[in-house]
Amino acid sequence: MNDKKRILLVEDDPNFGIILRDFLNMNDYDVVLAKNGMEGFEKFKKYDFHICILDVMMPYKDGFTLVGEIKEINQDIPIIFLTAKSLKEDVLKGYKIGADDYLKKPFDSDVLLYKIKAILKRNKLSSILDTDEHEFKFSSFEFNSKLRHLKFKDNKHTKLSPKENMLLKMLLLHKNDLMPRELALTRIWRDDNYFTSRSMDVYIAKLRKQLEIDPNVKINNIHGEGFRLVSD
Amino acid sequence: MNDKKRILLVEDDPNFGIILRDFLNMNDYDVVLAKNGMEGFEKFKKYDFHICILDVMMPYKDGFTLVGEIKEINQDIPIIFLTAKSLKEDVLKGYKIGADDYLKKPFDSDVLLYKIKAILKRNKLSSILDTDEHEFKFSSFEFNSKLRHLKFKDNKHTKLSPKENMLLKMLLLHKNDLMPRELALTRIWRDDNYFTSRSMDVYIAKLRKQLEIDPNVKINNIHGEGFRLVSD
DNA sequence: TCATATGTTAACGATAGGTTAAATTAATTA
DNA sequence: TAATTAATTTAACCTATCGTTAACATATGA
Repeated sequence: MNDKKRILLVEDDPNFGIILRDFLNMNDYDVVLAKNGMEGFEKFKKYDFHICILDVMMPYKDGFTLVGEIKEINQDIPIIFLTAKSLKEDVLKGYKIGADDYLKKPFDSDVLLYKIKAILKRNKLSSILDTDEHEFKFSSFEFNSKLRHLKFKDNKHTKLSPKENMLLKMLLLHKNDLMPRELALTRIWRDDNYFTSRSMDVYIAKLRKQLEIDPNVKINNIHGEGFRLVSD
Repeated sequence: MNDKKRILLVEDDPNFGIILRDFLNMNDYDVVLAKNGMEGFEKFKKYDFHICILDVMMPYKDGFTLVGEIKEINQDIPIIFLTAKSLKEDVLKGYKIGADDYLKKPFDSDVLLYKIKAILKRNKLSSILDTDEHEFKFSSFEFNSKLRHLKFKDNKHTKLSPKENMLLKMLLLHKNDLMPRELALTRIWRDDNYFTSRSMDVYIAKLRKQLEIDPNVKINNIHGEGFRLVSD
């Protein structure tokens, strides 16, 4: 139930990055470390984080640019900037772009921990109340991913299990398009191995059974790639 | 609806306090200035604020003590500390006690503005729950959460216990929608662990018993997520 | 054709929830 | 202040739900 919180840490100084990652690990966070903005964005798209800690000055893609891209995908994710410079314009730019906090290096690691806690706490309510997209319509189905309800025409709704629910949502987010295996595995199962993969296949079968009332909806396999929900 | 946000500013240095108040006023906030912790607490009880900005070092009652008292009344209100000293222990103490941010004097006023904005943005959603609504009608029930009265049709009303009352209110604020376990636990029980969770289940059972006279009202469980009161 | 990927079902263990009653704590009242 | 009552927590026992895994079947592509 109380999973560890996942942090994306983007820091180009490898020594500092690794030390900080280990420190956060020791304090019960799951940390993914990326060593530049490019890599940071790739990791961000691939996994699902609760908070991002970004260095401002990095080669290829600086922290500000990265935040812009991140916020396009998820505008609610909290951001903490780390920076060596403390120019007023930079600080303001950071806040303007949607940062939640700003730490000047060198900073005290305990302070960082508390800032993380404070921010996650603040964000907890809004994530609990989570107002975004839960309602999907496809063919003759109505699907509410918040209530985990699937309804066909005027039938009574069926209840979906959490995994069924997430998987269906993910398929629908890629409706008529490939939903890569890997994506569902890393997002829903948070691990990509033989067993999670088989587990996912079981859930695909369960979903197919739920959807078979409607001949216009199919979940097709794309061998070695993933699945595709075709509809409408 | 789009009222100005109200700030409680507690600052013992009168010159600085007035300047800061005026600055915030100019930036479209309603500010109440108190010149020490005592007065701050009086003002806090008297009015309703969106955010508190507190000096740490003050005569009579310091910022930490004041926060303790404030959080007893409203644990969700965001707090920003202002301080001249930047001792690590003080900063940590601030966060531990529930501060949302910490500004070291002298600070840049624009930075303060952005911090306020960032924090209010995060807290926006929680205001959904800060309703003073206390009369509810659902199906054949009338419920007054101020009096803790629940009435079915023309029957005499039943009196609910404080916890029953809060839980029912919370369910009704989310009528026909998910009321997350975590939300009730953090807001009513102020803690989220095995025992509070079981305690909540007991209260759900009590409420179900109260509501069972009416076949059109149900409290459904959404496994692992929370409860949903369906009605009307 | 053979290794690998996927389809499907069923069984099992783990955890969440339903409910009642006893035990504990808090609030009232004598 | 002691006695009484109300409110809440904890324990106990039971059921429902969920996810994983094993087992066996079929499909795919080199």
